[in-house]
Amino acid sequence: MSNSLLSSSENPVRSAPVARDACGMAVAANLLGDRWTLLILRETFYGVSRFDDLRADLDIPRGILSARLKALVTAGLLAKSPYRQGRERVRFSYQLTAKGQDLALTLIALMQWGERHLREGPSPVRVADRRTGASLTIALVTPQGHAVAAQDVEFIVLPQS
Amino acid sequence: MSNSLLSSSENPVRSAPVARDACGMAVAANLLGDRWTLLILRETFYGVSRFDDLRADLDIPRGILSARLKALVTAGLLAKSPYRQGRERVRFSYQLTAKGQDLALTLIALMQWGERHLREGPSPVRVADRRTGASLTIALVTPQGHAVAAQDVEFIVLPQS
DNA sequence: ATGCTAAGTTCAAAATCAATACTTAGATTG
DNA sequence: CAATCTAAGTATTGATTTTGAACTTAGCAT
Repeated sequence: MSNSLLSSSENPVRSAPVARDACGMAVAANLLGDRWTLLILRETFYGVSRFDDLRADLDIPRGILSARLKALVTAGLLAKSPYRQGRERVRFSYQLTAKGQDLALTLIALMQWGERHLREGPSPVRVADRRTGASLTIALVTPQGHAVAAQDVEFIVLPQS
Repeated sequence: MSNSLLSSSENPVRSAPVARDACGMAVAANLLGDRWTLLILRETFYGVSRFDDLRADLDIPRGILSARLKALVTAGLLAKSPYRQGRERVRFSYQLTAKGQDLALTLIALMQWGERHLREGPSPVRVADRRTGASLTIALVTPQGHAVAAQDVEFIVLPQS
């Protein structure tokens, strides 16, 4: 994959060709880029949804968790809803919205990168095709669903209007 | 895609089924999860490599940039190397290593999510098949390179040894 | 010799985070 | 009915981190 978008680079790239405000990656990094947010989302992907469960599992200060959950609800990644288990009292759960669930591919990409480069030994999680059991990996695919090899991938920065 | 790994969930999941130390996603989130690191990596993907270019482009305090670059070099995502342009003086550039370049899929996944959910209007970047020009998107694929639909994707948490 | 620039380091002030204690509102117990 | 328990927070205070600005260093140019 041509990683430097600006191609040949006989002389160095002095600035990113896409403004930060105009780049989905930068805007997303802005929203998710802090010490806890990705870890909170990981928990919610695993199905952990209650304030105190998140707090205990992550060992995160209550104030910080409270602030991050508020931000994620405001951003529309999580929805806070009352719920009742059996005849216990009403509690609140933070569930991924469709927008939050759509981050799954990103988190799986991150997970697979982490497994490849940051951890040793076999991964404790397998992502598989439910029908065949085949292991699945993240890739770039055509609209027809065919993976394209890294060296055939090209970035094109469109002229900004 | 079954987002709650622990499936059926008539009663709530109280803790993540994979310890943080044992999860590539959590380890990676630990490394990349702060206000600047993802943005710095974005710049390096675009080919911006010099300290002062990064500083100016990101508007990041020098001390922070220095610390983050050190951490990324230590982690093996960036390599610092002297370089000389023309007969100018020797400078330093921070280039992605193979390990860093391998984060491309993750960053593209993040970018495409950001474009879908955080920005309006057309994306300023297209990811395309060099041979056919077709637009490419992130997906989970079988070892044969065939994309699998979200509802056919299954997470399996292996028993920890 | 003087100045200029890239690539940092240093330091004080401001912002953020962490730890602990406190609050609130239902449900449960005595 | 009063006291207690717990989930889900808020408040407060000290520690840490970040920011902004000035300073440093080394190589090259004038």
